[in-house]
Parts: sequence; C-alpha cells; structure tokens
Amino acid sequence: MTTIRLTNTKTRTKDVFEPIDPDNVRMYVCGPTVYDRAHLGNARPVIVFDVLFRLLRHVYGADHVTYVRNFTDVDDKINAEAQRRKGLGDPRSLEELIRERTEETIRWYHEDMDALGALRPTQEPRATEWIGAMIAMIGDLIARGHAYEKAGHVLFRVRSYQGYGKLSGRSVDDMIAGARVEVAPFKEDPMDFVLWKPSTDDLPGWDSPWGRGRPGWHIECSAMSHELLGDSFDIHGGGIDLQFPHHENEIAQSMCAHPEADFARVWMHNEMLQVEGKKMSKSLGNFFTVRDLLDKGIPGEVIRFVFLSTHYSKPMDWTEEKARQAEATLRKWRGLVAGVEPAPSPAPSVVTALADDLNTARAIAELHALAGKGDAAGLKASAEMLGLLVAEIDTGWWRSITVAAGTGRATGQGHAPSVVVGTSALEDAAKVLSEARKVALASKDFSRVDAIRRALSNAGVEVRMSKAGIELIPGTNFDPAKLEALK
RNA sequence: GGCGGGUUGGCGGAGAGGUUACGCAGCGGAUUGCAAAUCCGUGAAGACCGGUUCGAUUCCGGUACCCGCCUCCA
Repeated sequence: MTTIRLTNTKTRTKDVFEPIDPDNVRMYVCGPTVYDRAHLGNARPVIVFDVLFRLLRHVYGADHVTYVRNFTDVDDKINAEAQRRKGLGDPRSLEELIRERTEETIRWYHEDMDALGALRPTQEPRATEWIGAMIAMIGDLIARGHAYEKAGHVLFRVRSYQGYGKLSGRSVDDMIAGARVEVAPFKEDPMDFVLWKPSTDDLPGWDSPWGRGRPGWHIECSAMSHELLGDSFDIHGGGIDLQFPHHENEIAQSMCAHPEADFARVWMHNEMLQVEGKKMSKSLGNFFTVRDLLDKGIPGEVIRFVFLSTHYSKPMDWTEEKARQAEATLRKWRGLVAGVEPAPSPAPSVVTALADDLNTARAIAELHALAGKGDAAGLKASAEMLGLLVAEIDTGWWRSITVAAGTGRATGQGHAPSVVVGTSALEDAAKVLSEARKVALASKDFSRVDAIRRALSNAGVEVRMSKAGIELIPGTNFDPAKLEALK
C-alpha cells in the first residue's frame, strides 16, 4: 500500500499517515461563511484538500473516506446583508431573508467549486442545523469548569486548558503582552473567547439555558466534527490564517469536552494566496472572486492547474502569466488525451509525488514526463489524481477546428465541431480560409490568406497552417462576433 | 510587540549533502508561402555573511529584504 506522509502543524514534522480506522478515514476542513461569492483565496483550501481527498480515496478506497466541510451560516455579515434587504423594503421576515441569502450563496459556492473540479465532500453540515449539539457541548464545558456564564454570554476559560497555544506556537502571556486582544468587562481573562452570545430582537437567535442567543464562531466546528466524525478523527484542514485563533479555540473546546480523546490527529494548513505579489484585498483593489475569473473566460481547469503548481505550504501567487502558461499546457494535454481511454491506474511516479506531503508541483512535473513520452492513457489516468483532464470540468474550451488539405471538410478535434460553443461562425471561417489558401498556394499570392489570418487573430483565434491543412484554435478571449467581417 | 512563511537560472517552480528537476521564454537546427505548432539539440541558478564537512544551493548560526497571521476580509 502507498505510504502517505503529511506535514502535521501540531508536531511541525512530516510523518507517515496512519489512519485510526483504514475502513473509514475521516477528514474535516473548515468551509466558508456563506454571505457572498467565494473569492479566489477561498478556493485554495478547497483545491488542496480535494487533492488529498482524491489521494485518500485512491489509497483506502472511495467508500472508505469521510470528508466533512461545513457551511457557516450564522454570522454578522449574513445578518447585515439580510437587514440591508429588509431596509430596502423587503416585506419578508429576517429569518426568511437570511435563509434566502445563505441558500443562494451555497448554490453559488457549489457552482464555482464544481467548476474548479472539486469533488463534493461526503457531508456539508450547516451550522444552523447543529445548534442543539453546540448548546449541549457548551453546557458540558460549563459543567466541567472550562466555561462560565456572564452577562448573557458564555465564555471559554482559556486558563483552564494548559495546552492552549500549542498548535500556533504562542503562549497566553505573550499574547496578552501583545495587547491585541479584545477587552470586555465580563471576561475573567482577556484571552477568554465567546461560546454563546445574546441576540437582540432584530437578530436571529435560538433559545438556550442562557437565554435567546447565538453561538460563537468556533464552537460549530467542534460540535459538528464531533457529531459527524467522533471524538477522534484523522485530519483537520484549513487555511493557515485559521490556525489562530480559530483552530486553537477548536482544540481547546474539543479537548476539554472530550479529554480522553485526541480530537484531530493531523493538522494541515495551506498557505495564503497572493495576487501579482500582493495580498488580495479590497483596499488594494486586487480583490476578485472565482466567478469573476470564470466569467472572464478562464476555464476552471486552468485555475485549478495554477493552484496545484505551487506546493500548498507556500504562499501562492496568482498571476495572469501563470494562467496563460497553464492554459497552454492543458490545451496541449487535452488534445493529447482526447478520445483516449485512461490507463487502468495512475502512474506510480504521480501517486508517489502526491503521497509525499501532497507534492502537486512534482506530480505535475511527472505528468509532463508522461506527456513527453506520448503516454496519453497514463497521462489521463494520472491527471485524474489531481482532478485535471477529467470529464466533469471539460467545458470544451480547448477544442479546435481542423480542415485537412484536399478534403475541405471541417472536423473538430476529438469532438464534432457543432459541439464547440459558438463555432458555427468559426467553422465557416475555417472553410473560407482553407479555400483561400488552396487558391493562394497555386497563385503564390497570399494577401487574402494573410488578411483572413489577421481577422481571425483579432477575434482571438490562433491559426496554424501546414501541409496537412489548417487548424483554428479559439482562445479563451474568442469573440465570434468579430468573424462577421469575413463573410 | 508576539508568531509564522518565503528568498533557487530571464520568469514560474521542485527534489536531493557529491550525479539533468520540470515548465515557459531564449538560442541553434529540421520543417514552413510567411508565421505558428511539432521534432532534435543547447546555454543559464541557488539573497548575503560565517560555521560544520573531503565536499553545501541542500545541515547549523547570523544579517538583509519580501509576505502573512495576531483586527471585518481565508
């Protein structure tokens, strides 16, 4: 069996992964707060842990891996958006407006992450559906002396858990010295964090032993992972930004509620995304969503490739240039594997690369080696380990139209040309160009051929001509309307 | 202030204490109406200063610079 090694943030070492139960390998990844479209940074953990999910399924069997990723649908930003809509005169209740907002955001999230080729997790619990489990856990923490009620709030007593700060390498005293902690009069200690807080009448709330209120942010992951994966499970993932305080607080809650268990054995964190060398942020004006890129015509597969070309533990820089290179590579590979049956199993070199702490960059290098050897079947089977070259995200963006010299008949590479989106104009152009070229080759006057080529290039189409015939390759910026001039 | 990540050839980006990463771009050649694509070949690196070692880009220490988290934004 393949030996998987993973870097564990908890121990800061790369260790052999040994599941608690090989028949049910369990992974929890922190999911999005569903108040708006997922931005590009949100996509990184999704893609990283999707590859891990695929690897685990390959090694332990597709039915022996449970992957849970939550939706946080209790949040001030969601409330704010619902209140905004109510303020605009929407007659429905706040609860209805919140539900509508989270429903539509979850739908968008699924659409966008599907487009990136991410498999749906086994379960996607919503916080609002597990409030009871959270209340029970909070009650338990109070009973065990790890939490206290004060002024309608329930707070976690950080000093009661001696392991606090271990994951992120911080000490409570140092953090207080740093003075970046919220001071509140009802806290015994400035580091204590909220498990439950009261809701006013104009905010959503649930009845609890401490009055009508809502849960703090961290408790949902502790409660839901426990309900769905048990006291101890194998892997907990998320972005490095969540390491503190979110994951530290999760550990404190779960370890104190279930002191006999391990909670998560392996902690994995992906590094952050940058855009053209800078942090992506609204204030810098370089903030964009996954949907923005898809709408610009960048295929989800290309976005995925760019993400996987950098190891998850390093900051990843999104650049136009990388997207361009990824597109060129995938276009070549798509052409190579079109119509080819995948090999029965992925290349060992690719599996080995992924098993070595998810070395996706090396895995891609191995894919280049397979492509270089012309092993299309092996390339296809291996790329699927990375979620690349799979049918689910094949929108046909890479297809081209070929007119073989002599026949004058247009054919689509791998598929009938009619399948290619917006290509009836392109097919006509291919025939026109082919005919013009035939004439030009006899007359030696290529002016019309060159004019057509310029027009095609202007419309975002790459033109290749050889003795065998011509090939038209619409780029992601292909604009069929600009081909009208050729008629 | 505390904590963490990074610095590799023109660009992107890996592994390994001593042997070619890989991709893109470049250069030479084949091919071509031209241009691509394709094929063959090829040059190019390890922020800086010390240390360990027969030997370090790879290990250790320090310096510089970049980035992030600790604060709504992952």
